[in-house]
Amino acid sequence: MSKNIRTRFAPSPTGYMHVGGVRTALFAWLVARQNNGSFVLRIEDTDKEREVEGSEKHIINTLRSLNLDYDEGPGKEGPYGPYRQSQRLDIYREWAKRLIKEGRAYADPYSVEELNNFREQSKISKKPFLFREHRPTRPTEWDGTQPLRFLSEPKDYSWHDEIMGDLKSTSSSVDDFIIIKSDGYPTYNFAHIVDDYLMKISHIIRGQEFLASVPKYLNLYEALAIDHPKFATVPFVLAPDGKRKLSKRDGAKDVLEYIKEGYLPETLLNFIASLGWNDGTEKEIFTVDELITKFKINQVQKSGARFDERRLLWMNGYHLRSLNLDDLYARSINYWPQSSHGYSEEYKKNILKVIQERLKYLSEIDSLTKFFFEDRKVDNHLITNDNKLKDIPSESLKNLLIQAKECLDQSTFTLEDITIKLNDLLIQTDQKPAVLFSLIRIAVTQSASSPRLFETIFILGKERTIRRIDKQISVL
RNA sequence: GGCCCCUUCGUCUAGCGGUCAAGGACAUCUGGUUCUCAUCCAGAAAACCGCGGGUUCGAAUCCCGCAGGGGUCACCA
Repeated sequence: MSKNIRTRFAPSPTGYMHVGGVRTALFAWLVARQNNGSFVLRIEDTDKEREVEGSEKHIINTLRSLNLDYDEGPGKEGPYGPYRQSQRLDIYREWAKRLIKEGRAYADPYSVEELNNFREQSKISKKPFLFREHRPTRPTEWDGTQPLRFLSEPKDYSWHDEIMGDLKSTSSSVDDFIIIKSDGYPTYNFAHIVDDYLMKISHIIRGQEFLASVPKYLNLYEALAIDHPKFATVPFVLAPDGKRKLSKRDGAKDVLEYIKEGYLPETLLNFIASLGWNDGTEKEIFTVDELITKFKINQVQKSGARFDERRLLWMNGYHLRSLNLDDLYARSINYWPQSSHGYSEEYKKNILKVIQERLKYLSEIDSLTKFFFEDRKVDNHLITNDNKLKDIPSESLKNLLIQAKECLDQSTFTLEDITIKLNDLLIQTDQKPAVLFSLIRIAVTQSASSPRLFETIFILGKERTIRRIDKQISVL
């Protein structure tokens, strides 16, 4: 049913990936997967100046962490490689020569200064800069040391965009542009067109920043006598503060950081997809499989979406809560406190069971579970800061704890028995749960909040519990 | 400045001529779950659908202006 759907994600290795970049990658991946097609990763490393060491690896790591697997790309050669543009220089040169031969490309004779001069003049006269108004009359033969320019044939265009709908432009949007730089590398404007064609890409799914250039590309496709893939222009993701496009310059976060903090890949994909897309129902939570079957590229919102981290946080908690215990445990491995070393899987799983509902991201495990592994120093502020406890004389508190200790000492320490014993103590001492249980909680966890007290004590075990109550008593 | 894109609660959005005196979710607030935090449940508040015209019996939905926002006009992608 699918007619060889092939999509690609084509980042330049200039750093990490933020939410906006991941979104275009995700959409492209979804289109490929839902059509049983191929998802191609192509590294657009044609700008040596901006290239950042290690970013290709970083980008691949990010995709891998999100389970956005690619079928062809660096490290996964396919029939249309190589998949790094720097390794395809011969190909671009060959295609460029074709254009020269047909009189559709010429050597750019100007220096950078001269060019800037032209631009400044345009600016002064408040007109857009068009290079074609400065075309050399007798271009010299291209010797590879000058930039090579595409000779455009300006005209009006109308085309369809899967997301933006029907678009049109006038001839003023078509201009001569550089296709091969003087360093021998092609520009994006040229390389991506050649590559998408040779790699049989069916859908170009890319960010909005390229929308204004489409007419130029259309002109180039014509000159090359090739069909263009379908276009799908994804609107920007906006920074949380407002109207700006999310960008690295403004400190957009590396998505790999979210992963490290313990945001689940399925959360990130669900959340990022929901930035501009939903299935038309009131459904908010989608599994990855549901995303694949339900996603429709032409349902994507045309306007930019703001990135709201609070919603991401909620969604992660939701996905975390819906994990089964074994799965949660498997994912928790790297997030336990140092002091947990040596403790059994069973013990940790028991802990996970009781903290799962309050977990928002995995790196919270450390602070949420520390007291299960280490006896902490008694902190008197916990009592003085507690509204219900602060006015009770410490002699009384001490007494309560002594009684608590005794009754727990007599317990068989099953969860049931702990529950019974502590509830009895409530009656015996005629205390409010808020008083007695808070007090015991503080003694046992050295923390103002914890999972349900009975379960916490049960997990901790008799010895540790008694020891900690003793310690609290000794300072009262 | 030219060209292009966008415009529904604070935020993400539903909505494709009548069932919308605009629905859901996050965030916020209130109450409940005979212990905290969290979860969960119930509820509240929150958008005169950017503005102005038109078309129509009827418009958030169609058309035209305008305004605001964004993008682009690189030997960057």
